Amino acid sequence: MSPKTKEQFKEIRNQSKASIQAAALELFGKQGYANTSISQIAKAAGISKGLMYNYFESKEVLLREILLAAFGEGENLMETSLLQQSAPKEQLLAIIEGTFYMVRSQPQYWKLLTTLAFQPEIAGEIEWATKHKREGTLELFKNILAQLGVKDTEKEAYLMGATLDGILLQYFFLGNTYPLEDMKKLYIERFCNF
Amino acid sequence: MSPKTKEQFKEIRNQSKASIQAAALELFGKQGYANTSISQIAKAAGISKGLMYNYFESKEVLLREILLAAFGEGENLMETSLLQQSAPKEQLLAIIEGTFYMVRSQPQYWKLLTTLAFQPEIAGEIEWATKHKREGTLELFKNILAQLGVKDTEKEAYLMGATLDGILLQYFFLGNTYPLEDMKKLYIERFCNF
DNA sequence: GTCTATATGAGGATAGAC
DNA sequence: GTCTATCCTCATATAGAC
Repeated sequence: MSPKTKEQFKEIRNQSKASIQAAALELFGKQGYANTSISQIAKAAGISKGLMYNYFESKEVLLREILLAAFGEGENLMETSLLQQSAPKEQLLAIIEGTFYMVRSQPQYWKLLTTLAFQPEIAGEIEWATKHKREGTLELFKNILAQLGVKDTEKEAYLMGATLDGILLQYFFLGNTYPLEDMKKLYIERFCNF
Repeated sequence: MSPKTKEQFKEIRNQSKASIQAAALELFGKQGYANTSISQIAKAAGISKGLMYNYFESKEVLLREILLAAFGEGENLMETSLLQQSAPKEQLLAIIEGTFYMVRSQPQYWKLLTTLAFQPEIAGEIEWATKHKREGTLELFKNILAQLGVKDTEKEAYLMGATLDGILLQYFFLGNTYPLEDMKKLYIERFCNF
């Protein structure tokens, strides 16, 4: 027998978890959470249905862990790119570029989060998170806009947020035929002309 | 026995159908389609579960009939308000006012359509409709913008559509605390300044 | 750690009495 | 037209062998 250390076991376990999460993320994003069965996930991950429950105690927990990972990545990326800028206009640009980058590079996460936000039955799971994120971005916008001398920061922040969301949703629906890069430019041109 | 005419029967039947549809619309909008059971609908409509199937042969058909009604109303409203205008700018304003009005006056329909659009499992049902509507509005925008002398009508139409959608989604998420009327004004001010 | 087989429950849909 | 009782499918979750 080849004796294995605790670390090695842990490593194997983590890899298995990761591959299940990856498969689930893909399927959740494509078909939605409710319409994706454990069987499908297990099949996609190349394991048996029962084994799933050695790694995640329920489908809901699986979802939560995927979401936590997604949020973590997002927060990280945003914070680091924000810290590199101090001038308000550059901060604003950093937020925008960061958002577009995130959506482009991790479309599955983005799709999953979006579909979930519109599924009231699941919303409870991620309500705190989306709400927190939404309000956080809005506050950030308001803050920066105030520094840039904008008068009605509340409404202006809403408008900027609305357009940003709208563009990303169009990308969501239209896929790669959508001129995302051009729209980013147009957005910056139209909303960041300070 | 009180003899009833065919018309009277039909009338009773239509009223029953309507009350079921109303209950279902309410619940679908609040909880989502997948997470609303036939039992719940029947209870809300004050009838038994089994009776549902005398009026709608399946849950899916029930959904479809609700959607068809919603689309019909929407199309109607939009077309009549469009026909009253001929100048491009007034047409543009009519579309915008019409959209806001529709969302304000029939929030349940709007919520249902929105949640469904983001549920891949159901999307097939209404894909044709949403796609058609989406493209139609976009074409309309492009057309009007061209008449108004805008250069890149494609991107501009996307931007206008994105912002409009985004505002309505914020309303969707924030509810009555959201300053919808003010945002409408701001939107018109910012995008219809021709 | 991994599998197969099974328990359990929910929800859509049907049958048949009234 | 309306109800109650029942069927059936499917998906989550568990048990137990290997």
